[in-house]
Amino acid sequence: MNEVTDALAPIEDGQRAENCFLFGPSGAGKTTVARAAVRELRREVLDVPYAYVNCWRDYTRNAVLERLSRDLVGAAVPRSASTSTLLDRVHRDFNGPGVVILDEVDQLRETELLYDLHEFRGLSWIGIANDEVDLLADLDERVRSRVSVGYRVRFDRYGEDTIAEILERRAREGLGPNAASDEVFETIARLADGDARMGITTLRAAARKASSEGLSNIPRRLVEDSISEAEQEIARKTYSKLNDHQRVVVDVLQEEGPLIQRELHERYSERHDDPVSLRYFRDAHLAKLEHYELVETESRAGKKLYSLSEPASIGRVAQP
DNA sequence: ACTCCACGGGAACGTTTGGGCC
DNA sequence: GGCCCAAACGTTCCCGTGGAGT
Repeated sequence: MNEVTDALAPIEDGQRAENCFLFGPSGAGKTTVARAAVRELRREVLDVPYAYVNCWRDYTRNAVLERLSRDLVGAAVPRSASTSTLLDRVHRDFNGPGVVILDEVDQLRETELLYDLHEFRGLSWIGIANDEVDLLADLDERVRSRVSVGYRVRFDRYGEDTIAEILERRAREGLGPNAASDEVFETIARLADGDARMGITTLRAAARKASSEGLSNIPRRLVEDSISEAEQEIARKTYSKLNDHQRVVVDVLQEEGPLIQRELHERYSERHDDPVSLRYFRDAHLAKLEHYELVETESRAGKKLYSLSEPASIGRVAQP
């Protein structure tokens, strides 16, 4: 948090901030930190223009620029505005300094965008990704030397004690001072295995159970059940975000177990009334399912087996 | 050597939509 | 209002590479 704040500090003097790059496993709080740092900055310097872009959803240069045009300079633009139009608009109307959060920046297909950002006077960015990727690798040599990443911040999974602390504070604020014992928080933290979201969801499930039993605090014995309920809840939520193609894939894997890519595509094609080609299937659907950690792959003997990840199958079974 | 498979680059096509232009 | 063009985007088709089994 301090490093990101440092990176943004020049904005308080009206200067362009340093670009920075946050990486680490999911559930480690990268997005939360980025947003909090920007929120803090906006408390110091009122109305610093900023934008949040999820590059998984908006992965083209055009889509990102459209978002910037809307959120950075408040100019609503028609959907199919050309890239050059958008570029011109932001150039004309944006008065730096300002900052944009590029979440899941490794999903960006057109990395020239980073150069576009550099060209906007006073604009800097915070990039977020799972792995430490070389964002600038694709850029032209001359361009690369000008676009710099001043800060690289590595995030690790939360430790058990940190999660226990988070849970304790949440419980105190949300449920009251004696909602559960330290032992309960510690147990949940251990079972959540470094994933804060899992821990919090479990706490919520446990509180729900306790309250439906008429209890005013959470007993230790409810924890195990709450973990699996939390897994289901998360898997269900993820499943509901999928489109019909991806749901068919999950259903197929649920019923027919591990399959190689080509077989998986064949089964899917049989069940979906408007299946896409194998080539597109790979990029648009399989990649997404892997990204959401709904499907796992295992390479063995030159083949690659696709199967449902454990929580996903639990959640799927629980589907109405 | 041959075959099967995963992977990904890239050209091309079809549809949609806004922006002129008459 | 009608017509046409350009741009973006989802999608398909084709192809080369490279790993691994037989």
